[in-house]
Amino acid sequence: MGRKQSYSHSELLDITKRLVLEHGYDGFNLKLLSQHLPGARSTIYQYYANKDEIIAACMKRVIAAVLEKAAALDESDSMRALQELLNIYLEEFQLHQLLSDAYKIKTTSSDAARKDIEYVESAHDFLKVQLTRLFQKAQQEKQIREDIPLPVHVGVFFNFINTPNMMNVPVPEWSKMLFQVWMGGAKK
Amino acid sequence: MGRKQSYSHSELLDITKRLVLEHGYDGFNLKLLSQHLPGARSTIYQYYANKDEIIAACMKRVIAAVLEKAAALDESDSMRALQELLNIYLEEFQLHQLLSDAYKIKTTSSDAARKDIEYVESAHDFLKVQLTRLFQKAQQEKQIREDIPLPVHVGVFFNFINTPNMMNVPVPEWSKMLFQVWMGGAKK
Amino acid sequence: MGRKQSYSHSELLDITKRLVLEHGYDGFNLKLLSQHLPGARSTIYQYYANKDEIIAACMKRVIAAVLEKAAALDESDSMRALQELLNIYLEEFQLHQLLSDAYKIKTTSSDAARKDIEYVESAHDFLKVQLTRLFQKAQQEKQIREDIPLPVHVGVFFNFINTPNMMNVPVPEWSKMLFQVWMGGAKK
Amino acid sequence: MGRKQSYSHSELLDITKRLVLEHGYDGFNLKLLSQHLPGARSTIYQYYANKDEIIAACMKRVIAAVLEKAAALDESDSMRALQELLNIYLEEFQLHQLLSDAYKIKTTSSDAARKDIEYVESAHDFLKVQLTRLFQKAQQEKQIREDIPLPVHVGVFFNFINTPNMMNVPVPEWSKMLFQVWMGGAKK
DNA sequence: CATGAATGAGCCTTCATTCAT
DNA sequence: AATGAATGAAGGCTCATTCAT
Repeated sequence: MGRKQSYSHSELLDITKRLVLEHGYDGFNLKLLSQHLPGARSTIYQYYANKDEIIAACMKRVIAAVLEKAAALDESDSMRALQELLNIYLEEFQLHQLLSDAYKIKTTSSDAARKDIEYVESAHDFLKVQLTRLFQKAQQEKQIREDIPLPVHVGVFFNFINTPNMMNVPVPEWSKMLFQVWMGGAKK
Repeated sequence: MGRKQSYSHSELLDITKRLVLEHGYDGFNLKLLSQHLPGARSTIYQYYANKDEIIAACMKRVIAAVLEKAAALDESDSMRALQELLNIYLEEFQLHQLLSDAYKIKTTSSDAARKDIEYVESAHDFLKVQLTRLFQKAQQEKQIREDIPLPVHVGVFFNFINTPNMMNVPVPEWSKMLFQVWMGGAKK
Repeated sequence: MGRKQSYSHSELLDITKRLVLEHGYDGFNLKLLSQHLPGARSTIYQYYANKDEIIAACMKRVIAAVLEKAAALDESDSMRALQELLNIYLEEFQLHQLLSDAYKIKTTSSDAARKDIEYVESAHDFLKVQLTRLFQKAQQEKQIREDIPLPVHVGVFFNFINTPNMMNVPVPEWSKMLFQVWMGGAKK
Repeated sequence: MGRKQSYSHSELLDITKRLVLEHGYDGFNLKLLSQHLPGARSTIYQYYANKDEIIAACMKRVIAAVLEKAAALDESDSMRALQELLNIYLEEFQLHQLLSDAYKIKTTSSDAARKDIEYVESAHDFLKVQLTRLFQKAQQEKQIREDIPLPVHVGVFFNFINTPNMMNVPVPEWSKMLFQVWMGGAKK
């Protein structure tokens, strides 16, 4: 008795992502989540053991999607690869914001959360390493300035993702536009 | 008359700023704050009527400092002014992050908070208008690319502030470096 | 489904009534209430959203019971009706005292409380109007003194309810006794 | 240094009386009181050791004034004396309401409060005894009905004080009117 | 398994009272 | 004395989590 309405893990994480982005880690709570899902609040515990596991799973899923695409990248042409990477990142442009609270997740007492966060961190590392590798290659090929230290190149590029798309340009064009600005600078 | 205060408003706001940046609006709480100040939690209510007033006052103070410097700027040479503006912003590089939760502040029932937030908003507006003005001028003087829409120029510039200074370059040099990258781009 | 409730809304309101009468609006608090109920203080919030809603619901329930009886009254014989009305009031003799704090209830931010208090007020009005109607009729039928203004008649009658029943006479007899004194006066 | 503004005990008790009547024992607090007095909240402790002592002193003063007048009464003509007594009570018609919270006063830990409340109780007793004496005399002189038990006579009379003076008749007339109703009843 | 109820820990805020100037 | 600051003990309310049906 009792099986009435249900939803998939994926749906749960979709809502979670939206709500965490809207309210932040501390502002997100299970009452809020349950209001955006069918069924009772306590039912959520059938899916995840606690709040931290939900958020950890959410973070993992988001970065895993990015990672998958990034890992499949053809890196032979470094500049082209960077362009495509920017595109990949922009499709998940809230990545940074979402993951910025990863450190708040209480991983003691929850194995699942701990594993997910470890995955997030290693994925993060992978992305940084990949980016550094591409930049190094590009610098060796004299494609990008050498008077700028590599970490600065990486930081600037990574940060470009967050540029507010105030005119709501569609992602592919937005990606191209940002890449151009990033490459060519603002100067005439 | 009366006892002398254990700490100043300014000290309280300093700690608040640090903690709000660390924990966000929802993660910040008065127990936490009191743990970073001498004395009891309830003492804080001698300084501010409630949590929202504290955070509002904190936000106001931070943006007021930026506004003061920005308003004193000599705008005759637009590119030089932009360079200096970047410098001003970088000195308070967490500005964006700090103010991003301003909308969460409950201004009903707290006049002081409402006024502070109104100030924050008007200061924000001033900065946006100033930046737009400088970019417009620079574009008219053919100093910056015209194939990039003005709002994108503004957004990119504003976003540069958040570039992580991973090598901990001192602010003046960091400012110059970013300005160069912003102007000249990454390309060789 | 779910656990069964430890106590009913009705039980909660019974206790509330007693405690509000004993301690008044300000003296009544949820810790006190929970001490007279099984379970934890926070459980009460499963039943009502806040203190004001509890007291408002309590007031409503009490006056609703009085109103129901009063509305069912046969008013054709005005003096008889008044006698019965006194009886009805005496069965809920603490009505006045209980409702005297209605104005303290914070109705902003609590819709349920607002509605309940509105009901209480309209019920109050009904009772006043009914009483005035009966007195007017009685005066026209020359049953009661005309040298006394109507509002004074009403006030005196209404106030009779509060006469302390120090000898603990059972309500029906007490009601008759008071009615006689009210009608005939103290004089021999 | 420091002596700036002051006020008399009497002024303090005047305000206290008004505020206790307005807000009740639990709703009355020292912040409220200090807002209606010159000077700081803590200054009040120069006058009274704690909240309970203030309210106790207030209650004592009010009933003492009534007691003084009542004790000076010429009781030779019982009916006339009762008329005058009603007048005395009506001049302090909130007496009941004010004293109804006397039991809430925490007399442990405050000798002054304990003594004041003891005085209040003995004054209360004196008034009841006096009233009973007058009624007994009146009954013996066949001035008032003998079919009504003495305590009921007393209770009804005492309760007449609370009749709401909705038309704001001046006290002397109001007193006469009530006395008439009390004596003659409502009946034509 | 789904659910509504129960719960304790935690945060916000108020207030009587004390302290130090 | 008078005062402003400090404080701990409530009391209001929320929320993650557990329990019993």
